[in-house]
Order: sequence, then structure tokens, then C-alpha cells
Amino acid sequence: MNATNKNSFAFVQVAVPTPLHQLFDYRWRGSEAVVVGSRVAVPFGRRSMVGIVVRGLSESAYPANKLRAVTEVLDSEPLLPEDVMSLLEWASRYYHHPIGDVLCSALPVLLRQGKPAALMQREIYRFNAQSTAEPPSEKKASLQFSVFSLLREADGEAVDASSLANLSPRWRSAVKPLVERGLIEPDSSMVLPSNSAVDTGPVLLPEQQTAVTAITSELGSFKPFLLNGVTGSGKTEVYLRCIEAALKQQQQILILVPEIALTPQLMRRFQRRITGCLVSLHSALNATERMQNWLLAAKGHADVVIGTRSAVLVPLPRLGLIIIDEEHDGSLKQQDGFRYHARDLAMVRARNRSCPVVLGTATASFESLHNAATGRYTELNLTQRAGDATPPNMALLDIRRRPLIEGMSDRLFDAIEKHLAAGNQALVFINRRGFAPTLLCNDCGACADCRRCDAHMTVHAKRARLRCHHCGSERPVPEQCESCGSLELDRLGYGTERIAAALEERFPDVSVARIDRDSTRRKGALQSQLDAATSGEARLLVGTQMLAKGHHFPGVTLVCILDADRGLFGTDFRALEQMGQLIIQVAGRSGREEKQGSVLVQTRNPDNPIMQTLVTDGYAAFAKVALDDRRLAMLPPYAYVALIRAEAPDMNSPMRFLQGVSQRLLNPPVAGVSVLGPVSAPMERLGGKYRAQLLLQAERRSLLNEALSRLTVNLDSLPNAKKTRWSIDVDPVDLF
DNA sequence: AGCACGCCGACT
DNA sequence: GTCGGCGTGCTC
Repeated sequence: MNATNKNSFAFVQVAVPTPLHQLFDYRWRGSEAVVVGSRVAVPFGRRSMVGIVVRGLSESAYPANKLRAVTEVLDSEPLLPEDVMSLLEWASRYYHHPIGDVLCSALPVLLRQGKPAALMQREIYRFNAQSTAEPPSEKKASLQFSVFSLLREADGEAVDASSLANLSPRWRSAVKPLVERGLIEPDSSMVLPSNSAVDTGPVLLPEQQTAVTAITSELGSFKPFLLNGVTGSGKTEVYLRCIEAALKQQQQILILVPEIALTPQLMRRFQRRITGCLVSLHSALNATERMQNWLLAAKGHADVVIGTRSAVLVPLPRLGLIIIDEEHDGSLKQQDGFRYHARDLAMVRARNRSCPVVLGTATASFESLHNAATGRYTELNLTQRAGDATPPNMALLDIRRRPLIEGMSDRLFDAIEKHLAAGNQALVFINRRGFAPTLLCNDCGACADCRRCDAHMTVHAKRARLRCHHCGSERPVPEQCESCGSLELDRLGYGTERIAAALEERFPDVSVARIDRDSTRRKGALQSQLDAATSGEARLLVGTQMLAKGHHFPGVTLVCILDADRGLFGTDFRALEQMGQLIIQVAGRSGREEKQGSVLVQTRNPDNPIMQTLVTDGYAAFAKVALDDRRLAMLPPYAYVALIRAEAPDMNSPMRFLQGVSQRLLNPPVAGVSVLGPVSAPMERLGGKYRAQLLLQAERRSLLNEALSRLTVNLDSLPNAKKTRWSIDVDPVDLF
């Protein structure tokens, strides 16, 4: 039912970008073929919108006199092919998000706005050797002469318009007469970022070879793999071999990566190894580049697409393999609007497409571990590190009743000193930005609080500002207590800024690099900090989880983790899982070369069994224990949950609205679905809005889906619905 | 979500 | 007298 469809229809159903859970019928010029997945311009209320044709209709249930006609057909071929359309329609039903919004958010912005779906053409010029016209004179027409000479020296090869623009900003005025006289010829060609491999890979370790063989032998059929590879075990090399195999079969490969500055790094590595057209899709691209790369993928020109979350929705006519790197990473889940999980959509897509999916990670998500344990995923393990690297040696550092200087124990300082003396680098990890998370008055006990959130302001000492890390609001650090005027203000707790300052004071001869969102905001700052860390110029590294993600510091032999205990008492059901992942990821930064690394985890809970398991027996053992708790609490992956969130400027509306929602879910009840709440959110006020939530819990996914389906019908008619912004989050990653 | 219509307070 | 506040209703 696509472009080749000869049936003529009187009506079409169109997905329009609105928050309404429905499609809209329009009259269609019967003679023309209906192209499912193409864009149309339609009148909608008082304005015109770009929508996507979902199907043709012989008759419409909507009153004939109210039907309006499609104003313009924008594509003659489907922009979204059948497989992507059905993926998105499925996602709309699964995540209970409006179909129009889902379909339209799969398009790059420019296409959503109705721009032609045309690949950018490169404007080029060639020297015409056949021309008998008089060449321009160097004296009379110097610019014409320079243009002409440049093209003549190119010897018939195409010269890009951009190189001509380098000659003079007025280059077009020189090109025009040359073209008119036939001395040069204009042309255009497709911009294809094709690439030739310059490196060949290393010899694979036996485990890598096993993984590659397992994956490549499944090309052409649906098969999910969980590639469990410790840091440094060469997961990327496995990806590359699988990509090469898929390329040989003329297939397109989709690689999803976390939303971090790592994409260019991975891109460069792939460019050295892969021959073909490589294209990236991430947030750093501008609208034009994004559309261009999207179209290269969608039209089948791109062979390999490396992208963040939303790339899972890009059309790929020859798709043959999906790889998800760092499968546990939270950025794969969209946190607003259409709240999809790219890993889960990739799984559905691969099933429909009959292609393998590789989920690569050193710290698998509990969902994926559970899927592997129940046989839904095939587990592949990479336990050996490349080269002679040995795994780091992890230990808990009991800081109870120990003297602490700026939150660090004497034994920690000793260890750092020892590693520095041996000529190595040390990394100190604290997952908190700023100087101190709290500013407390010693006289009245008041904290400097955010005016828009239920949160303390964080002290940023160098800039002398208080900042709220939840809503971004800022004010100067006060001299006096804001409630009683006292001058006795205490900066409580530690952040990266404070730790870096303390280390600088303790090790005055050593250069300290701080890597967090504040110190790397400036363009290029991250790269220069990372360079300083990699080259060894900075011998001490202090940072947040930014440090934990994929960067390799060959000289680091000691990793110190300062605030691990926070994960043990997190309010969220995923706090422990994330703590385990973070500790192992940070630990992986050390000892990747021939030197063995040490990891010290400062804790006030050295007897905590789960912490001990993580440190002595590793992530897999830790996950096993933590998963047991999930089972007992009836939480994912042993149950299915959805969270209905509501927020409003006044305190009562969200709660009242959710009470209405709860009523509807309970009368009549859906068997097997528990409704918990409504309760106010763990941080009730955020960004000046009051928030509440309702949790649905079910043993079976289909029951949860059924309950939610019943809900979305006319949810807007509930009391307070107009005053409230609400959303449904299926499989939430956190409960905030 | 937009964008209109609609019915009550302070302004030239 | 109207300019404009945001309640509420609709979008094929």
C-alpha cells in the first residue's frame, strides 16, 4: 500500500502534529494515487499544517459537510516507508502518545515544516577545453582571470563553489560571464560523504571472534544479542567486524550511541576503518545538515548511520544490523513529549525487519540482564582486556571515624600521593557539580533555597553565584543569611569545584583538571581538558559522570569514588542500579594499559552487602542481588509500570486531576493492574510548578496497556485537565 | 498545543 | 465607551 498503489480513494486519513489522540479525515482528489507516508498540507482549524498521510479511505465516518480538502501534496514518494510507519503507529499505541506528534517528530525539523525532501546538491564548475572563446585578460578582468585559471589548472576536474568563494566574495559576478561565453560549465553533484578505510583491525581475541561469528551468522534474521564486554575488552572492534560483514551484504547499519560528545570520536574511528558512506545524526548538527544526513539515510545512500536516540526512527531501506552502544545509558530514553526508549524501539524495528540487534555494554541494564536470563537475548561475553591489561583492583575505604579533609580521608590522600610519586595519574570522581551543595546559616539554621523548586541552591565559589541544578535559576552568593542577616554562613558538602581546590592545595606542584558541565561549557573546553588529561599534563583529574563515559586515560592508575553512598539511599527504584553502573564505568577508566589500576570507594557503609558484592564480585553478581530486590518489590523488570505525571502552577490542580484519573481507572477496575497514588512528586515544586504523579503497576504488559488505553479517551474532559499539564510515561526510567 | 470566541475590570 | 484579562471549546 505505498507509492505503487493504484487504488483511488475519495478520502485520506492524515496525522497532524497536535496533542490529540486521533487522525483526521480529508477529501482527496480521487484520481491521484494515495501515497501512504507522504506529506500533505492541510487546513486545520484556522491555519495550515503539514501532516502525514496514514491511509486512503473509500468513505469517511465524519460528516461530509465538515470535511475539508487536502490543499497540497508535498511528496510523490513516501517520506516514511512502510516499516517506519508501522513502527511509529505501534509506538504511538505502546507509549500512548498522540499519533500525529509521534509521526511528525520522526522527521527532521525542515521536513516537518514542509521543505522539499531534496538532497543538497553541490554546486561545481568545470573548465571547458572545447571552448574557442577568448580567455579573460589578467589586466582587464582580474577576478574572471583568477576563476578561469583555477578551473583550467584543475584540468577538467570539478571545482567546488566553495573554493571559488575563497577567491573573492564577489566570485559569482566573475563566474557568470565565463559561463555565458562557454569558457566554463556549471554542474551539480550529490554530496556523498564517502570514505575509504585506511586501517585494518587487529587480530581478534578468541572471545571477540566468537561474538563476531555469532552475530554475523544471524544477518538476515531477527536475533537480539547482549554483548557484555568489560571496559577495554574491544567491543568497538566487534562492532566494526559485524559492520564489515553487513556491508558486504549491501546492508545499512544503524549505530545508536549515548547523547554525549563522544559521537565525533567514534565517527573518526569508524572513518579510519570503514569503506562506504558514513553519516552521523546528533544534536550538534544544524537543521540543514540534519535533513541532509537524514535524507542520505532514508534514500539508501548512507551505508552506516551513527546517531543518538532519535536516529532509531530514521528510514533505512537496506537496514541489516542495529548496534546499540552503552545500552544501559539513560539518554536512550526520551524524557519529555514522546517518551520512547530507543533500545526498545530498536528491538521492535529489528523484529519487523528480521535483522540482528547488538546491545553492547560493560554494565547491562537490569532489563537486558533479565531478558538474557530468560533466554530472549543471547549473551556474548568479553572478559579479557585487550593487550596485557589486568582488571582494576577495587576496594572499599571505610571513612567512619577517620579524619577527613574536605571530604577525603587521610588514606585516600596517601594513595593519591603514592600513585603520583610513581609517575602516574589519579582520577577523583564525585557526581556533583559546583563548590558545595548547601549554604547553611549557623545562627538560624536556614539554607539558601531555590525560589522555584523544593531544592537547596548549590554554591559556585569562583563565580560567586548560587545556582539551582534543577531549574537553572541563579543569584549572587549572599554575604549574610537571607532570613536572619547573620554573617555566619557555612558551605556544607562537596562538589567538583571544592574537591579540585582541595587537591590543588594538597598537591601544589601538580596540575589538576576539572571535567564537569561547568568547566566544559565553553566550546572546545572539553577537548582541551581531555587533551590535558590524556597527555598526562594534568596529573589529577576531578569530575562528574562526564568522566565516566567512554574516555580513555592511559596514565590513570588510581580512581577514587567519593560519594558512592548516595546511591544506596536513593529514593528512586533505579538509584542502586545506576550507582553500580557508574562505579564500574568510572573504575573502567583506570589501568587500561599495562599498568594495573586501583579503585578506592569511600564509604560510611563498608558492611553493606550489596556494596561489598559490587566491589569484590563485580557487576554481574551485584546485579543478581539487586534484581532479587526488584522481584520482591514487584518492580521492573519483574512488573510493568507506567507513571502519569501532572504539573500546574497551583498546588491543588495536579492532585485533583490525578484523583479523577485514578477514579476512572478504578471504576471499573482493570484486573491485574494496581493504581498507586496519586502522591506529590519527590520534589513537589520544580521550576515554579507543583507536580504530582500516579503509578500503575501490572504483572502483564497487555493489562497495563489496556488500562492506559481506556484512560486516553477524553482525558482532557476531566476536571482540572485544562489547568494541568499531564503526560503518560510508559516504562519510566525514573520516578521524579 | 494554538487560536478563536466570550464575558467582566481599569483606562484614554 | 473600549482594550484586554484568561476560561472554554474546537480542530477532519
